[in-house]
Amino acid sequence: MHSVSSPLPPPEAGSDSPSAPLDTRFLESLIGYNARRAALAIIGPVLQRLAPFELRVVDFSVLTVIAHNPGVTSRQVCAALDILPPNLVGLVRALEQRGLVEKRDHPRDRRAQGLYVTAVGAQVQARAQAAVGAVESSDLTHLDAHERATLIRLLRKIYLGPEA
Amino acid sequence: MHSVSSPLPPPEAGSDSPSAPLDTRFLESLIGYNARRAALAIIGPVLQRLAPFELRVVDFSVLTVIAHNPGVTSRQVCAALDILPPNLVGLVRALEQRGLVEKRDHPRDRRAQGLYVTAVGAQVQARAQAAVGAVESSDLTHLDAHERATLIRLLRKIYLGPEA
DNA sequence: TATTGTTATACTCTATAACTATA
DNA sequence: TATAGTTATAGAGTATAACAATA
Repeated sequence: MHSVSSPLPPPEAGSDSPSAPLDTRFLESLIGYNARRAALAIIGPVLQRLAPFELRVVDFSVLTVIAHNPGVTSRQVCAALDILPPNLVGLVRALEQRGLVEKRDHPRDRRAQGLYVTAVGAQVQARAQAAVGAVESSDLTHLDAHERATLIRLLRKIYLGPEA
Repeated sequence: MHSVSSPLPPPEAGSDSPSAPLDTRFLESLIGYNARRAALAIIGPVLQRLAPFELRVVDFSVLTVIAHNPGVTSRQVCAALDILPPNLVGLVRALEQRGLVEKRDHPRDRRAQGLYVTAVGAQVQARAQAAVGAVESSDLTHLDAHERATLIRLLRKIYLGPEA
C-alpha cells in the first residue's frame, strides 16, 4: 500500500516555544483524567495528616471499616474496599502487631474471624479520622460546602449509577 | 496510664447481619475516596475501547500529547502527564517500534529530540480519541452534558486552584 | 461443592541513583 | 553547573493459583 506522507513539514509546537504549555485539551475534557488528577491532588495532604499516626490511606481505610463495623470479617472488608483477600492479610497482620486491631473467633462460622479495634486502635482511628476530615473541609480543596456536596453527588452517580 | 476498656461488649455488625452492607459512611463523605472510585469506574469502559488499538490509558495519553504537540520533547511529555523520565523511555520506545511515533533531531538543542506521530500513528490516535470520547458522553457515566460540565469544573478547581 | 483465610508468586506501576552528552 | 535522555534497579501496588479448614 502507499505510504501516507506529509507533503509539508508539520508545525513544531515543542521546539517553537519551549516554555509554552502543551496542548492537553482533549485529555482535560475527560472525566476520568480530571477525577484521577483531583484524587492525586487530595491524597498528598491526606498522606501528610496520616503520617503522624504511621498510617497510609489503605491502612486508615481498613482500620476505619473495622472500627465502624465491629466483628466484620476479612471477606467483608475486601468487598467494601475492593481489596483482594491475599493482599488484605498483610495489612491486617500489621495493624494487629501494632495492637490496633484484634481477631476473635466468629460466633457462628468457625472458618471466619471477627475483626475488632482495640481501645488503642479506636483512639488512633478517631484522631486519624478527625485529621482526614479536616483536610476535606479545608481550603486545600478550594471548594465551599455546597460545591463539595455537588461534587460528591455527581461522583457517586458515576460509580453507583443514576439511582444512587 | 490506664487502659481505656469498654465496659460493655461492642455490637457485632459483621456477625449479626452477614449480608447487610457495611457502614462506610465516613469514607463515602471524602472527595478523594469518591474521586478515586469514579475514576476506576470510568477506566474500565475506556480500557475496553482502547483494547482494539492495543493501547493502555498511559499509551493513549502519551500518543495524544505527541499527536497534539508535534516536536514535543520527552521532558515536556513527562511534565504534562506526571510521568518520571525513566518510565517514559519504555513507553516511547514501544510506540516507536510499532511505527506510531518517531524521533527527530531537535533543531536547536542537540541533547533533546522532538517526538512526532507518523501518518499511521496519527490515524490510530484519531480513532482511539474518538472511541475514548464516545465513552465519556455515553450513558456509562450516568451524567448529562450539564452535569458533566459541572463535574469537570469542580474537579479542575481542586487540582488547579480557585483561579482555574 | 463452595467459602474463609492463607501462602507463594508474578506482574505492573512508580520511584531513585547514576551515567553520557550537551547547554 | 545544569539539563535531556537513558540504564539499571528497588519498591509499592495489584493480580492469579493453590492449599487447609470449615460450611
